[in-house]
Amino acid sequence: MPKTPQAAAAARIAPSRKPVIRRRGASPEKTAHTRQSIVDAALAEFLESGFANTTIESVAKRAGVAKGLIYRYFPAKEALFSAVVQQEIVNAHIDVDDAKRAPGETVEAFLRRTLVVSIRAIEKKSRADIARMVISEGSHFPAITDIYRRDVIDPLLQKIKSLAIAARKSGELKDDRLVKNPYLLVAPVWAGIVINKFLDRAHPVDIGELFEMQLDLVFGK
Amino acid sequence: MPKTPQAAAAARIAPSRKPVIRRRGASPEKTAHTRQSIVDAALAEFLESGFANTTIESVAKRAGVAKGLIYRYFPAKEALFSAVVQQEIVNAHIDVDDAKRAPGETVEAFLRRTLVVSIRAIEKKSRADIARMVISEGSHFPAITDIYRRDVIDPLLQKIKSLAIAARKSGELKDDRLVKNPYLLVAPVWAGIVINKFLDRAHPVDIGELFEMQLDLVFGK
Amino acid sequence: MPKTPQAAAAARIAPSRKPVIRRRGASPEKTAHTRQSIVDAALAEFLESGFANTTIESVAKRAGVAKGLIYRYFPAKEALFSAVVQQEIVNAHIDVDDAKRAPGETVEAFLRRTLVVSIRAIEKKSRADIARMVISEGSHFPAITDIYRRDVIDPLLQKIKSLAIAARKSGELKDDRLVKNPYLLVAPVWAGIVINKFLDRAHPVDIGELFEMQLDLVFGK
Amino acid sequence: MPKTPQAAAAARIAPSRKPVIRRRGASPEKTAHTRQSIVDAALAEFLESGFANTTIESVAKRAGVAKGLIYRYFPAKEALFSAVVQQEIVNAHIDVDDAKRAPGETVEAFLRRTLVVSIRAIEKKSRADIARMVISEGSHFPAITDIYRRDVIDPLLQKIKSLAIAARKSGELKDDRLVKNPYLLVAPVWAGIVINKFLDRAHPVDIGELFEMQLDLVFGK
DNA sequence: GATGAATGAGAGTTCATTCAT
DNA sequence: GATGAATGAACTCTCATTCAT
Repeated sequence: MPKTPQAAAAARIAPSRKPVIRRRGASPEKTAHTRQSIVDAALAEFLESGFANTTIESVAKRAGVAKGLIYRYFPAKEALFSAVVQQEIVNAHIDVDDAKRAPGETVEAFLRRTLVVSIRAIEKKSRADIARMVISEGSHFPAITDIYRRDVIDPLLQKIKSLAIAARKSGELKDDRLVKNPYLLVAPVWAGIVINKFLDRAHPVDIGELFEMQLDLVFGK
Repeated sequence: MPKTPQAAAAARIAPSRKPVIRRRGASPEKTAHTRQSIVDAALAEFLESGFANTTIESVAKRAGVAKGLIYRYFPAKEALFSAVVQQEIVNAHIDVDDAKRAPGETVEAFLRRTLVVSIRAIEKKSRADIARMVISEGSHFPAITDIYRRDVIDPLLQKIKSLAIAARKSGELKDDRLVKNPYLLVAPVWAGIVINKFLDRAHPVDIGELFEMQLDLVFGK
Repeated sequence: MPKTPQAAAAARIAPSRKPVIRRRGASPEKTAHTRQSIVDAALAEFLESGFANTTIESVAKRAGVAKGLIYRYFPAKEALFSAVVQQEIVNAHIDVDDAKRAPGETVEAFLRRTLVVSIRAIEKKSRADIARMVISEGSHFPAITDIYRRDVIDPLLQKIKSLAIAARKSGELKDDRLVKNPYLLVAPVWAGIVINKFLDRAHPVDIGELFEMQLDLVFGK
Repeated sequence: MPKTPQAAAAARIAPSRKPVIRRRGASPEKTAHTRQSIVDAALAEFLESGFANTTIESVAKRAGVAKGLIYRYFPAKEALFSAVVQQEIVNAHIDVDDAKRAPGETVEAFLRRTLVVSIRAIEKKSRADIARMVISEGSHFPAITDIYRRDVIDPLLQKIKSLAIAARKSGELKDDRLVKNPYLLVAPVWAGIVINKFLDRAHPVDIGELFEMQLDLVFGK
């Protein structure tokens, strides 16, 4: 059942409309809320301090719950980390669906209309932070790297490739470089994330601008 | 006394030629050798396991010295890490000295002759590994990020800028994009390092090839 | 009101016959049933894992009730354990009532008719398991050891002593050894339990056979 | 290399007579002493409180060392327990070597001269305490039960069997009961340990006396 | 009565750092 | 300088017990 993240989030908040069978004890809503508090707190802590320097105690304190409670929701610190990151990866998905290209719209125009916007938004949301965490901690958590690749990178490259093929057919592109190596288009995005999040927080590059330049180059402008 | 990185590296290897005054205890040569054993072992361990998962004990064992001895050379684990990474950053320096450009040689030809070679060598040596470590651990060690920027990134960008200006003058470049944003040229290198070291070790990209494509793009090929 | 153990056991099973006054909440029958579920589950868990390695949660799960409910019936884990063991001790009672000896029946014949049968049954029922638990955990629960001694050991020794006196009078026994030390007769039983339950589960001794041999020895066969 | 425990203990205390190579750091003697402190403290704590109720901290405090130090000597609490118990099991060995029987000495006389003495000593030393611990904790530590059986029980039964065969040949025994079931002779010892250590510490039985009675019975006295 | 989420004290274990030798 | 035993703070994780529902 492929729920969208939004649907999942909604389900968490809106209770079913069926006659609610009132069970004893804590309500599912409260449970979900507690769980979300923990996840939110954990995400914040992991982003701030990384996996190793985050303590369960600090997560609990931030979430406003007792230490032990976290273990009712996640069996171990690793599991908490993975769950938190995986949940966020879903949101990191970058959308450039070729099907949405308007009839007659050039590939370049389409990319400027969609991808540039997405990429300019990268740093607004926490997407770049998630990327940073996958990069930082991924070597100790192969699972999340795999998921990131599967859910974020591979689909993006695939779509770029499709668009490159289309652009080649229509004559927008003069050669097969991008078809063969779709990384070429998005390389500046990765580079920008690394620069801004790791290497030069004081003088960040403008990732959107960098990406537009690359678009210019690729399309021979 | 502003030593160049190269001088510092040399000092590490070549013992002083002044007449050695024999003191009690170990000779300076032995001391230097011991220190280097520790640094080498620490580098290997940090690369393998990251800062948090490396123990002083494992470094000591690998270096073949006692745990306590490490504290004679480095006051704390953090200091050891910084020292090790800083020392390696020196080797990560990428050389594209404009002064070495042959008379009449185009900027593009010069870059192909020098930078492409350097970049193709990046993954051979441990330069990419160091970059990876700076990226991974840098947020907890601002000092090493600063050094990396100062010794590796900034000089590289500066030289690219100079070369871009020269290329603009000679007409090799048709616009000021690269002058204004030298990152444009090396972005694929960073992207490649991230991809290969963090995200997709199974399907690495060819960083050299990616960089040459970028050179083609930038010079309008 | 000094209930006999049997009466207490009966009370547990047979609900009161008085007209039940219907109150809000669960009926006394259901309450008794719930309590018994808990006790049964607890017994099983304690036997399997010992006191320290049994969790209230596992007992609740096995009993099919919520964790908190157990605390309505027993104020603490220790109390649950004591209650469970004490209830079972009642069943461990070994019956050799001298009054039941048939007229003209020798003591030895009587013992073979009654005690041997009881003892051969020891391992069938959970009596030996209870003995094992009293032995294992008794040092931390003086109360249950006391109860075990009072309800199981002392009555048994007392009856053996009476029978020994009778046998001495009738000339079946040639000396006062058994009168002075009734343990002599049942020692192999304890030894057998220890061997079979603790030390050599792979090669159990036949406790009944061992006891009959001892009977032979004591009566000079 | 079959060292006796005594030899091992001596070696621990007496330094080699060879020219001592003075190494840096702590001396092996001190290390051995520390280790022994830990073992002694652990034994005492385990005997007092059992495995589950003994904390590493209490052992450390009793031994006068820091908590963490225990982990230099034993990798885990379980390992500490096993090591301590196994070391003690060696001392629990009961010696009745048939070869030491004097020429012309009856089996019964030999047993009275050796085994009775050993058994009377059982409660003086900590042998009975070890037996108690093996019994109490054995179900969670199969390894120590195995060792106890292998090092204490099986050899004892084997020797009793040999002696029973000898006694049968010489006519001291009138039947094969003891040959077939050597437990018969030592059952009262196990029973006595259980009684005294678990069930009735207030009114202990005299194990030696009980055993001598059994000897009388077995040899038809 | 019944639930199970929530609490929090405390356990085992690790490891950077110190220090007597 | 060199050793590695010793320290102790801090961490992850468990579980008896409580309490809002």
